[in-house]
Amino acid sequence: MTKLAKPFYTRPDVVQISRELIGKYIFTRMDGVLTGGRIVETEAYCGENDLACHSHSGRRTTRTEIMFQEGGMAYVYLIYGIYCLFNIITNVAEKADAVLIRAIEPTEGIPEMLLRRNHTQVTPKLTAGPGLVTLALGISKKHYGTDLTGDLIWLEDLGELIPENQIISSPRVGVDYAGEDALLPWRFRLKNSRWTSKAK
DNA sequence: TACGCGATGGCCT
DNA sequence: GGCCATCGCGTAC
Repeated sequence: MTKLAKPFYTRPDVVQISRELIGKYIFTRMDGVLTGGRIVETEAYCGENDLACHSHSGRRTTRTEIMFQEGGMAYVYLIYGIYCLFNIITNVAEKADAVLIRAIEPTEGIPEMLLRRNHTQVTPKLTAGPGLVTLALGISKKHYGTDLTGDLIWLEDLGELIPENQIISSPRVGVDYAGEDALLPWRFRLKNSRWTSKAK
């Protein structure tokens, strides 16, 4: 089986995990319908010493509570009153690290994803952006806390090896409020992929 | 192509 | 009450 298991998520280096997730696949099976694709863009958020992270310096609230649990679960939250963003909790309990999935290359269940996005053509607009990924995959706030080793939302390693020099790292999107931490190069993208988001 | 901006709700001060 | 880990539409060239 190629499904990523618990030990993948419970490692301590969220930046490394974020980089490794490029080239992995994410799948959902909502009401029996399989959809998914190859991950081409991620961002790492570290609970310790990262002002851009919702759970930084022990900020433990109703919203962030799940981040303090053991890695391998979903952190989904609402942004701008409209969009849900999907994050993967990593690390051991009490550490509160997470990886945001920002873009995927659609491979599975494309007709269903087109329906969910109200699109007729398959273009990067389908899944290039964190709010668009959740729409296409059918992920919403009710998936907060979902176990990613289960059969609703999961990740797979299909054996593709992405060379280190094919991964671009740069500052994260939309975190200017985080001061110096906004400069951390914790956004990872697959080089030459047309499926990544355009935002700087 | 490149912007400006409104939508919309929950979180946190 | 201000601020978001965003997106898509409109206007202007």
